[in-house]
Amino acid sequence: MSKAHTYAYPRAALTVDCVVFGFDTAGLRVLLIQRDAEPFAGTWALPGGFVRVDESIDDAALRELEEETGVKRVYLEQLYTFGALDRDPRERVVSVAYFALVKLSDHQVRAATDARDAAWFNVDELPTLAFDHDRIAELALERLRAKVRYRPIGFELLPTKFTLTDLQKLYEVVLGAELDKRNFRKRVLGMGLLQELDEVEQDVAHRAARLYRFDQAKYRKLSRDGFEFSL
Amino acid sequence: MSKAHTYAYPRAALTVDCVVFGFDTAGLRVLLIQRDAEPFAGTWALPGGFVRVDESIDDAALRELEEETGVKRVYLEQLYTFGALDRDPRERVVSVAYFALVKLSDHQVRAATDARDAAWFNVDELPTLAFDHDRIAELALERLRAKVRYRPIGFELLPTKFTLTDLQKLYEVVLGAELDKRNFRKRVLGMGLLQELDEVEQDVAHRAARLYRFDQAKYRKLSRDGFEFSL
DNA sequence: CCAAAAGTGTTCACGGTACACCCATGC
DNA sequence: GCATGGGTGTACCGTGAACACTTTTGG
Repeated sequence: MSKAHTYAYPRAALTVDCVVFGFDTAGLRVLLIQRDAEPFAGTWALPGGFVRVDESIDDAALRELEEETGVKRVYLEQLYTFGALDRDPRERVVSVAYFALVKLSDHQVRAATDARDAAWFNVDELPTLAFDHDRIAELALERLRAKVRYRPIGFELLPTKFTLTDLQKLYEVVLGAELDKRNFRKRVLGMGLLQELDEVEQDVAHRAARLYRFDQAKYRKLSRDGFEFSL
Repeated sequence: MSKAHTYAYPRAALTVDCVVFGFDTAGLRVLLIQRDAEPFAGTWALPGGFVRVDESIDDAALRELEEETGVKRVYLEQLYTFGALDRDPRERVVSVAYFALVKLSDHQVRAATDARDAAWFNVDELPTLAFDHDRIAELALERLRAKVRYRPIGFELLPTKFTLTDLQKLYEVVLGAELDKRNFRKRVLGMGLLQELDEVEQDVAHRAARLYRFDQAKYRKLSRDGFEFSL
């Protein structure tokens, strides 16, 4: 049991909420958990929870993500802070929203430890969410769509080794548009940020595609010299 | 006097801090206030203060801005939330940072009401700031520089009526680069978002330049149809 | 008439886009 | 040998960049 804590003025509670994106053959997906406590018991919601007074907000997001979904090494970025008065019916709660990108194929995302149900939903088939989580998810998607064009964050959604077709599919799904194969490959290889590996994909019933790896070190080097990623 | 408020777990204090930008012949400037209380008494800092439990974060930012600087109708946008453990030496304080753009020429920005000194500083001659406000100001400047290219927010820094040379100067200062006069005018007029007025500037010792106004309504209309501002 | 800034078009290079066929592999 | 996706080059067009002189006005 914790002892009580007293302040001269009332204080808002502080939480984090995470919009976790994954990508596989079914498309772009978001990880949701089903609430078992009121309010909104039984409703789907974003993973998240209270920020402890002795941890940074970023740490809180990472901790909640691991506790509720088991994902550990992910791309994590602060999204926006939601502080409307009535966003939680119980009391004043301010929530710092994050968006996260995980490699579905590498990590096995396990269900929550605390018996709450966790599941992946296709981004354009999301159920109605608890609190203002619909708006949060919408904003995260907007940000992802915008940022994927000018920062190499799409690679965070793919396995370490991927084919150019994988990469193109990812961009097509995220941007919601078909892309020309030849132009896409020209541009993406022209940047010089992909390492061509001496490996090809396995177990396919047709010609196997070459595997590539994103060259993070080279990207950082080029960035310092003013290079701007763009797709 | 306020009565005490008690919670089962310790809670962080919640504040807002505002990076207020202005523009005039001297260049791009930031509004700072001099602290008179500890910690950092005498040091320059961003205007800001505590978020009340019965107001939204946005409202808190607007209120603090008006209380400390007198500015009322401004462009205000949430920037980032800072929540490192040691950012305030007294106790855990989480701060939601905003950036604001004001029309220096229209509004008269008065000094603070509460006897604290307020002053405009050139962006590249900022003093060392209290807390982590240096980083906040730096992030705000980064955001402004990036956003001015793809959203028409530069106009928030100019008087309602301005010349094309004013606009060009603004972009040159914000982007830190010289621009070609003919190309700039071609692009900016080509977007069709400027209303040419039947007025010219007054009291100049040479040929008077034509005045223009940004057509907000037209911009919103075009935006809905997928138009993207770009300069 | 001089100083100061306003205003105005054209040319060129590069990057983005459109577009179709042959190749390798597994079954 | 056939089905499936892998892999490749060129031509055209439009946008962005470079660039200099005449006009207007006030003092």
